[in-house]
Amino acid sequence: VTNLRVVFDDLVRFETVLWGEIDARLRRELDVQLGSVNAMMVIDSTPECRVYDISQSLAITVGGASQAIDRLEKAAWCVRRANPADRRSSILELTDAGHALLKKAVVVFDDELDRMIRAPLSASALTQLASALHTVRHSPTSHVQST
Amino acid sequence: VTNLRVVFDDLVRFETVLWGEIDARLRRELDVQLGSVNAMMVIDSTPECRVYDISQSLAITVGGASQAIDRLEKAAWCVRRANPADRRSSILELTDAGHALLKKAVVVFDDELDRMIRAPLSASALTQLASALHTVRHSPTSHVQST
DNA sequence: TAAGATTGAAATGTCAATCTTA
DNA sequence: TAAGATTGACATTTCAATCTTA
Repeated sequence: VTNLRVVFDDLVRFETVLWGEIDARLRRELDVQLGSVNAMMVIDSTPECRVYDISQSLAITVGGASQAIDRLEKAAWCVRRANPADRRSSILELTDAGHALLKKAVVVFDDELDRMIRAPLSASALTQLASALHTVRHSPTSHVQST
Repeated sequence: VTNLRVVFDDLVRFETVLWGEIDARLRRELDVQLGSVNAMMVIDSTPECRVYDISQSLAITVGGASQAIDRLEKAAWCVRRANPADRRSSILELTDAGHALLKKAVVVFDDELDRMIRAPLSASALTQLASALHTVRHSPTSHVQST
């Protein structure tokens, strides 16, 4: 019988270590943090990306997402452009410097994922891990909305 | 071929949601946060538990662990006792109130794990998830010590 | 010298209140 | 009224400096 407390422990601690190692290498080599890279990846892959979209993709609050975008703008990696379709929000766009940084960052990111996730697992174990994580993440029990 | 970025995303976001839901229920029903419960579980299951042991088990820094224990002591759920074997450190012990709270908290904790992890998965998928998480967490690549 | 621990400053997230526009 | 976003106050963590004891 599977001990769920052990699963929780391995899940949380591995996430902490994984995040920490990728973050440390990004800071050391490119002077950028993983949170910023994550946000830039969302902006880069989301058409007409708003602050709200960042918060949903990263599972953080809208307030936290707004502050994260503040940091990106201060570093000149992204800009808020007026949204012609809805004047309450802005459309987020990466600057040239942001695109250039992201291009280098994803190389480090992918390399670390390969080292920390792919390398230790067999091909089938990786497939099963991916499948199970996708299932629990998108399970209805994870999406209870409080109106 | 498995997309590691999707695996990373599902891993990190599910961990965030899972932590958030358990934490919210613990605060609502027992007025305690998940970080405190986690620390108390370590104290309860570690003989002669020191602050250093907390930091290792929870994958946080020693400074962070020290402050977490400060909060437990302030709430009167744990005490630092003199360590006869080494006067640099203390031995952490749960108080009666701490034991009583922990007993209630693990019921909520286990119930949430069942709902969020066990319920959405088949028995074999859960076994495979547990196995893969254990492998990546204890892989040598996750344990590179910087001297 | 090194190990265990503590402390204060800085970073990052949540929460609640508020503002603007739909 | 509700939705998108911003802001300030607060909480928790990391990092570095420091203290005490091995």
